[in-house]
Amino acid sequence: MIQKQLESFIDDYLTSNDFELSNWSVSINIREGFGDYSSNVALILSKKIGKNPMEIAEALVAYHNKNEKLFSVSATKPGFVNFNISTHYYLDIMNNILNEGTDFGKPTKHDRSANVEFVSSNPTGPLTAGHGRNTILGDMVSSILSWHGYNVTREYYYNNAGKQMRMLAESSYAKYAKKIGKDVTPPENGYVGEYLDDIADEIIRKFGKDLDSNSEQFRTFTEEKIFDSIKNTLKNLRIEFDLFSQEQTFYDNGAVDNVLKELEKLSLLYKKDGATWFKTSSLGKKEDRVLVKSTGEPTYRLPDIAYHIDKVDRGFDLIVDIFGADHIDAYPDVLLGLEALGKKIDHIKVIVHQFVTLKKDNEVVKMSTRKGNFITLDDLIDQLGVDVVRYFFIMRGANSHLDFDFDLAKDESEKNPVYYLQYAHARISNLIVRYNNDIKEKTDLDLSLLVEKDEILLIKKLSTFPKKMDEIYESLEPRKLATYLEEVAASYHKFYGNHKVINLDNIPLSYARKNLCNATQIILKTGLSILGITAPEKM
RNA sequence: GCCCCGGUAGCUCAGCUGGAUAGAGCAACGGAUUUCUAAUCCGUAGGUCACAGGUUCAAAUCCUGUCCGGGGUACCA
Repeated sequence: MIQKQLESFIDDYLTSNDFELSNWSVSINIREGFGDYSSNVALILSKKIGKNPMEIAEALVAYHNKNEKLFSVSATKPGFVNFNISTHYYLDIMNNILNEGTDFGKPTKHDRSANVEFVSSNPTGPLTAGHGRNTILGDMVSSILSWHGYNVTREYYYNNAGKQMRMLAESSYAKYAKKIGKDVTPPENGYVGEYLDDIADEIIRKFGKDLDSNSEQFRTFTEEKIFDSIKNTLKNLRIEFDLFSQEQTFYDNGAVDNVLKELEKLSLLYKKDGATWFKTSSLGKKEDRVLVKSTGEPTYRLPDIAYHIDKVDRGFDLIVDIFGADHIDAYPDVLLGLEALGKKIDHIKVIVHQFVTLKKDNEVVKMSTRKGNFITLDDLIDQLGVDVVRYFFIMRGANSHLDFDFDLAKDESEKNPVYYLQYAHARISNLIVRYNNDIKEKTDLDLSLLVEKDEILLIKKLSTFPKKMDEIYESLEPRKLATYLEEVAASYHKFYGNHKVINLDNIPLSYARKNLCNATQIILKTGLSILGITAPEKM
């Protein structure tokens, strides 16, 4: 990569003068006028050696070997060192894009494994708009890792054995009872959503009207139905999980008890008020936390520790947890637990996202599965389409709150930037068809014919794709990919608007431009596929 | 109580591992279509980057404090 070469140029200069300096950088310039790349090295060195930064910058210019044609060096005002990169370099990269296609920029390493846990919603109701963020984010993070050569396990962890599920069964029975004319008071704080009415109808159809209140069906059938609906929603969103794991497993195989035993051995547990406390205060936290309630029931931290031990033991190179803000307090305790038990945790990345706020009729609605007060993800897909929904949830950074105004959603969807990207792709598809129709004549590809400003800017934008993907891998922020693709599309639309590709009077130029379109299409297609969004041929 | 996030253009937000004139979309206004898809392009207008200190050659970006807004959490998960 060019940036590395610029860095080593500066490095050479520094070592040849016996200067030791580390915190300087070379960065790409977005604005015009200061070259393609710049470095602050002179500004930083000036302090250390007490020399005017401008002089140092000039010294670097002098140090540059004029036979080096790849880049030129110049110095400007306060003491920036600016680099101009030869267009040949960019044209070479464009050639690579054309040759490598959708593999362009992809790391060749394939020997790493990753586990991404997301959604992890208990089967108490359908997936709602509120779940959308976690769901989409997790899927895109998984794709980003896949692209970077990881063998990714998408994992959905849930609990179908706890109090909430008992509550669900009771609620399901209450609906059933009501339908068959029995007078049963629904459980306090039970589930009241309409989806349970449909399930009650099905239970009546399938099992008749004589079921007893503690009949198994109210738990198993209800859960099955809800899980079917969740899986169907995931399918609608083009998401496929590799593994569904259950909390219950870790009770059954003794892992939970084992955690307690081991922590006990380390003297990290104590009893108080009938509960078992985890001495997190001795591990650097302000307060201790309860692992087993006085009722004998564990808090969710405990099985979570057992579950994470299992994940660590499965030997992944990278473990990613996608959590909502409600876990912000708890996951550090889980990690502390792991660490205390001698497990490696530095390969666990936790992505915490803020919640989605739903607005309806200009009022904020607190979504609650229990109260049946929600808009489902399926509703959103019906209204907006999968592409828009997927894009929508990553348009904001994960740790910004996301306001969702349902009344405006449809309206906004028409202005959704996803169409801007897709339109660029469709435009290119159409153009290539036209080109093949209009121009039959063969000619050699001469990319150096591309000299217009719009062409060069587009090529430069395309060339940064691998670097951008590295950044996205480091941060695991799909939004950055979306932003980049919007820039590519904008750059393309501009080029398209100002220059005609098909020109029968200049076949070589037409051919070069058509190849620029091809290269752009490759980048758009690659990016969109990572985001799980379609790249349409026509719009 | 403890914790998290945010405050940047009229609106929604980028930029935040410090860099040279603070960006985009929407909305507003004015243009471009005999021409490869106008879901596009070009232009105009719009800003004390909440406030106050501090660190630095350099702060929207880092630190401290204040104010405002949103959210989470407690032996429910």
